[in-house]
Amino acid sequence: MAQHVFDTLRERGFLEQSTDEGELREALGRPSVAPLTCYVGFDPTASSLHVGHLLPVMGLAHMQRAGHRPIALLGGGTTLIGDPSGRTELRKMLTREEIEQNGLGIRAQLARVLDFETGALLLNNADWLVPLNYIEFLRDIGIHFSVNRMLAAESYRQRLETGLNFIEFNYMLLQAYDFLVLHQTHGCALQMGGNDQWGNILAGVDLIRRVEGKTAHALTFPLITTSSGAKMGKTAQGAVWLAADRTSPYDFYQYWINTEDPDVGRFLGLFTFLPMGEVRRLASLGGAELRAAKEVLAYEVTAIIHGEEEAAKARAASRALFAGGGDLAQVPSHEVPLAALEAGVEAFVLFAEVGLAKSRGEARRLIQQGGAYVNSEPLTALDRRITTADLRDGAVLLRAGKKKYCAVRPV
RNA sequence: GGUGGGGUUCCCGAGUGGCCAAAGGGAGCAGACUGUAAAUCUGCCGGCGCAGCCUUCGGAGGUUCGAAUCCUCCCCCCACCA
Repeated sequence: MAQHVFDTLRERGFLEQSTDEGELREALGRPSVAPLTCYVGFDPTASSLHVGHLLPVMGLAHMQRAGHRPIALLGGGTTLIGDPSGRTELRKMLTREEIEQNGLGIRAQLARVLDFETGALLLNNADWLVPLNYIEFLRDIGIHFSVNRMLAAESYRQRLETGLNFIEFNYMLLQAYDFLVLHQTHGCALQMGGNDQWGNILAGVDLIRRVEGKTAHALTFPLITTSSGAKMGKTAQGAVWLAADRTSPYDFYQYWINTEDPDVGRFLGLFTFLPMGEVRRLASLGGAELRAAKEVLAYEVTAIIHGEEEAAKARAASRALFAGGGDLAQVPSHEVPLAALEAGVEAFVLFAEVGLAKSRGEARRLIQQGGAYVNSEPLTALDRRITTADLRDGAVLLRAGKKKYCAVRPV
């Protein structure tokens, strides 16, 4: 007898809050006879999802694996308005074309985890939000919302301190309306999302009860931060993308292998499909042993997103650079004209050129502080010329600091 | 529409005529210590073939030997009032 998906989610760490557990369990209890349709919303603001989106994607995947029907809803309509939350900058307004373009990219990524052939759906709320008539919307939907109650919501209470504009205030209605539409057209009875969405999701549950007299459910995931408090999927270089042309499989792999110790077990549960027995075994490894668990984590997540082959390549490169042995051919590389190398290129120029330093000035500093290496030898002189004499197996291996490598290959 | 307060280097935030490439904090980078982890300590942290030069303080002009700092106009944000 398969485990109840609710227990799976709880055991793996997906559960933050949900509406009545008994009712929700029952609704999810008979997937073979009565599969439940559930949805998660994604904003198509870029043509790729990033690591921060991974948790809800995995949540949908577990639902599908348990026999339910997941819907990924692109917030194309809401993106069309632009969202002023975050107050530092208006979310960029996108055109329909851009949004459609982004949707294609996102669909391809979701397809690695969700099976669109066997029931998963990708929808776009622009399809029903754009044709909306304001008067009708107010009459049919707006009437069900109490401003008093909305203002009581935690999310708005905070925003009232700093300022809340009308568009933002309306997101709750639009999101509730999405849920209602999905309920009516696809029988969707569960919305999931990050815990910051709790209020908006409940508004939808409420609306469905008022309009349809039916019970719908809400389930939220924890908002993940690393144990030192950093947002998941954010690095100084920006987001860690799922698209290979934005974040290479190697960098993606490295992101995961650099997971902080206390996060390894949690992340294995959330971001891989490994059985929990195995997850617990890996997480219990102590001290330096834990690196083996991090390698498994990095490999598994990379394999889910980029496929086994790319994951194996990334692992080979990573081992070659950090553990010795392994396959140097997979190391990130940069091509340089053979003629330049024959003439010799000053080290600080080369480091800047291949991207190991943002500017020549930064490359200078790097070298002066003793953080630059050529073929694992520390560089001592700024203007040391890198030439064909430095080639080893057809490449010069540059390193900045402890972790950033680049193989320079002449062409 | 009115009144008041603001826009400073990646972020927060000092700076009201020369001592300002601009305090302090955060983030980031490097070194030491390590385990491709965390914590800690030290250094760095606009650009440039860098003891010098160049470009920054919302935008455009102006005053001055000299402006992030003063004046004019414009753009944007916030608060209160309407």
